Amino acid sequence: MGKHAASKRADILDAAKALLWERGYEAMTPRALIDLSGAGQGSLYHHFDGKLDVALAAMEEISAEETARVEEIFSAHRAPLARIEGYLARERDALRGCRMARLANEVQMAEPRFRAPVGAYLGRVETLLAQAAGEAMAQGALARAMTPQALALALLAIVEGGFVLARAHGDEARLAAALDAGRALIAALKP
Amino acid sequence: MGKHAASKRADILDAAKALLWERGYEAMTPRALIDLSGAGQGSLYHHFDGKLDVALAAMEEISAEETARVEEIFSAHRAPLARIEGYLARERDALRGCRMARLANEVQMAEPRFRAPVGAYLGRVETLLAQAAGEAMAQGALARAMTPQALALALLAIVEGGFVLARAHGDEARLAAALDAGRALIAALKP
DNA sequence: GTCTATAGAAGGATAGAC
DNA sequence: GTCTATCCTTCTATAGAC
Repeated sequence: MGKHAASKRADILDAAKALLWERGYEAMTPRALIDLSGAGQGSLYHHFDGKLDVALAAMEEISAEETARVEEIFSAHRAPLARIEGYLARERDALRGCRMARLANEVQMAEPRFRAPVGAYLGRVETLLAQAAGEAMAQGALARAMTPQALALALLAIVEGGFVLARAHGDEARLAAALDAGRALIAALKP
Repeated sequence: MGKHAASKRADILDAAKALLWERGYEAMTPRALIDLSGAGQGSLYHHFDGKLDVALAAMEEISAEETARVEEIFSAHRAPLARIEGYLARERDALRGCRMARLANEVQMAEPRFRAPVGAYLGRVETLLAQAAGEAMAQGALARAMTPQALALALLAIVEGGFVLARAHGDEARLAAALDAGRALIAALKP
């Protein structure tokens, strides 16, 4: 059961994950995949149908990894507000962008299999945020001036929008400022 | 003075503006530019240095157009809260994305000339939002639970993040929900 | 200024040996 | 499974006629 020892397939997948993050789908070429992975053309097309197939497999893995990471962040804290703050405080590479949402503007988003891993990850974060917000309100730690869903969506959009602003200005401080604005929003809702 | 009658240069520029919006920079090919504009290869390279040069010129125009549009929205209302609400309520094509911020994740963002028009547009929106927020607070229409700058950044990030979420889910209602969350944020700050 | 023709390089995938 | 060699298409740009 499970995976065997490291193969070229895994190497190619790792290369795809790195290239998708740093260049995006369009700029990820089969040539770059074999150069970065050290595999030959043959291995690529033995394990995958083509470039799109490699990308889809890589995105499934990225989505699973990132989802596991946020699950971990949210489970590491008992108090709901601490969970939200833990999410805001997590490490991020502002100038590279969100590993998943970075792909949101690719032409290939029209393809459901391409979109699914991205939507699944973002949907899960939104749900975790909404649950924490709801608990915080139930405990009286947060005012009900906004619904838990609206607060969750606002915070997630602030984070993802913050990535966009940081890249647009070439300044990672823009993401930090957006996260601070998110914290200010939470502070404003404290009774 | 100014521009002469319509030339192939303008046609190519229009094609570039459309292609950048719908496909992004990497997927915008010279071939597509000439097909869409009806110009020949020669015209393209007579008026521009190459693909990057066309894109830069198109982005300058897009940035100017979009900036003019938000200036108009913010000048159309006297009351500061109405200006902010006017910005939130403006027409948007959720599934195509923000005309400017859509390009934030392109590899070419490393090039300052590519980044400048995007940063200029987003910076201007942020400033207009912060001014309106500051005035609203000065008039007592909005509580000072957040600074005007933090509120402006939060709202802009919510809009741009909302575009990302809409595309990621293939559902324009996600942007509408994000905008509603922005409105809820403002409502929560009303005294 | 505009066009068609051309060309080198890269993208994307296949064939077939080991 | 892995590799190298090969192939066709598209990309990006240039040349040169009108």
